[in-house]
Amino acid sequence: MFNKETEYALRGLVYVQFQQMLGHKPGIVEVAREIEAPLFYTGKILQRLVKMGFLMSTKGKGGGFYFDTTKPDLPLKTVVQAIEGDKTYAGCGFGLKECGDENPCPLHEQFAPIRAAISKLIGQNTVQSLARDFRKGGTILGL
Amino acid sequence: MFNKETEYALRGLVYVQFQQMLGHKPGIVEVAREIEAPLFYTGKILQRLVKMGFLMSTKGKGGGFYFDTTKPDLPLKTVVQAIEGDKTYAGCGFGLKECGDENPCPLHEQFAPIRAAISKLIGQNTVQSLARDFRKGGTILGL
DNA sequence: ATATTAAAAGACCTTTTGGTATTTTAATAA
DNA sequence: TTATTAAAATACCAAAAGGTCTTTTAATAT
Repeated sequence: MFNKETEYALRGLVYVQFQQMLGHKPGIVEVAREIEAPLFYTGKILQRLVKMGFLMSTKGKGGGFYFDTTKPDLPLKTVVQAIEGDKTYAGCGFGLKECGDENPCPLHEQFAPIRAAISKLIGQNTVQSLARDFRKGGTILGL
Repeated sequence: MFNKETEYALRGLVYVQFQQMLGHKPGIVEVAREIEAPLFYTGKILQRLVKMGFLMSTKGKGGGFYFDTTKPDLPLKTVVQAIEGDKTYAGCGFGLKECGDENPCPLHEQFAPIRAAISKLIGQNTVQSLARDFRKGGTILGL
């Protein structure tokens, strides 16, 4: 569905949020281990998320990643859009730029509701809501 | 949604089928031009499709690409699967291999119907059915 | 036979994605 | 104030995706 970077980012964000709900501020090593993603790559991705303003961090002893709780909940769609754009839930099945309601490709009508469903799903679910679901148990996030 | 190679392949196959319905056997140059795809890359992809048995071809004068009409209609899913696998309509949104009905990731339940819809859509539509739709007009395929 | 046509084969090349490793900077505790 | 800790920055590296180009092979018309 999504590319690797997006997948690791989503898992990482939900993990950090979950830990934050437990009063913990995880670092790169912990996040990478828990979401089962490559260590250095996870670090790079978390740092990109910080630079994009989705996540906060502090260096040094006791450092790690956390969320600014004064900010509104973060929809998955915002993260996906920032990392890989909207090709997954917006592009034409045939890859035609001109494809649209006026100028439909042979699949346009049938793909429309699917694209809408994906868009809605990642637009409504947030890092925070998923972390809550995860907290209730019953779902996994790696390992 | 799909990667470039898959997109060009689907457009190319539908175009060839459409031309075949008109009694014409197009070559690489024509196909690439009409589906608006890079010439040499289109050639490479069509040749791969031939090697995979989805398409037929003849060399030399009057040569080009065509379908074996004795074969059953070709579902898009078969082509997609052969080129890029099933990651688009089968993988977990978080990229977890262990994710499933017994071991769901936080998005599993919500993504399940979407994956099913994509799978159904490309399983039911065939190169032939789309070419017929295209023939009736109202849809585009490039250009 | 041979010239022409067009696909097949295969050698490259570029960009993007995915990933690794090292050095630098900042925070904190002793 | 100096170790220590951990993120930031940065420099690489490998594989895959996307794309180009040339040579070879096969079909056909003359």
